[in-house]
Amino acid sequence: MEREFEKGYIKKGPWSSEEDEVLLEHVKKYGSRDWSSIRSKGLLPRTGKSCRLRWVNKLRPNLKTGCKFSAEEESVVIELQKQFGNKWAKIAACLEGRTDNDVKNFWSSRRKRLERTLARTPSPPFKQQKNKGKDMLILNNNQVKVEKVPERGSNKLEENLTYPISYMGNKEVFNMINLSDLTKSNYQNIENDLNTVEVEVTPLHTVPSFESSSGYNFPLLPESQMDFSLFPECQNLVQEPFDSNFMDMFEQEKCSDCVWSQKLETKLPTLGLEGNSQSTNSNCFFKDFPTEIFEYFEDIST
DNA sequence: AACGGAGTCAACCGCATTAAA
DNA sequence: ATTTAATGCGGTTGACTCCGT
Repeated sequence: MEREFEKGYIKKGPWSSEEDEVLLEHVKKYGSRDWSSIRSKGLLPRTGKSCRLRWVNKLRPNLKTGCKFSAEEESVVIELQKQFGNKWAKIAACLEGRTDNDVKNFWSSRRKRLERTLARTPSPPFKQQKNKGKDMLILNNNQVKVEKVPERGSNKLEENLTYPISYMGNKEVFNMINLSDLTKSNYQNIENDLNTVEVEVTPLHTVPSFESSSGYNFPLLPESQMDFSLFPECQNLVQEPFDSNFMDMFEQEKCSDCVWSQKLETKLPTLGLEGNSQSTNSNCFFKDFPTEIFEYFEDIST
């Protein structure tokens, strides 16, 4: 206890009610600022950062402490996360009585649940419907070949040209795009520089995926195996039946459940290409696939 | 009753940004 | 204009509780 009054001592860990009182008193007198002065005045052996955090997350008035996120709050978080990414403070600002920490905790436990759901039922991803995507081929050099793209307005991609892929999909829900949904409006600067063009797709037909902690977007289970009560926002997006034999396209033994689980453990599914352990992130799904994988897609669309 | 897995929550850390000197 | 301190934010961790076996 005497330690608390030693010079240079900084207390960490849980806050006592006495400390809370001191902090509240300070805020009452001086407002929610000058956090560092709490320590320099010898009021508490806590850093300014620690004091601010305690205030923001626990002592601030009108906080909804101890009550779970309502269904409405959940859908707001899901929607805003899709929109802004992991900008928890920004998202929390739209929810009365919730802190960025609350939102962050909500999201990460939701994500953990999602990852566990997948890990519990090892299952391969699924291939695109064979009758889909005939308008484009994904080539084995990270390029797409546009054979026919539906017209929307005056924008129409030239047919029988190849375009490089640098980015496809979006962060939250993504995969196995129905390529006929592409329009020129999704291509930016396509006339300018074919080497740097960004391909951005808003797929109408999607398969839910999750982003592992490594940032890798990974397809989820066929809907028959998914518990959509946990991920309601995914349910609407699944419009097509899945082909659960997708993995047959890859070498069976390397993609066994066992290996699949290992991939999850290592956070980096290599899809049977063990030597290739490049890192990847959610913004470059196809780009960071080993190029060999694209050979399989050629078959599908022909 | 003991144990382990899952879920929740509070608080820390490092880095980025902003404000003050 | 530069440096330093304070603040803000996102990622992570560990303690705790709950629940099923």
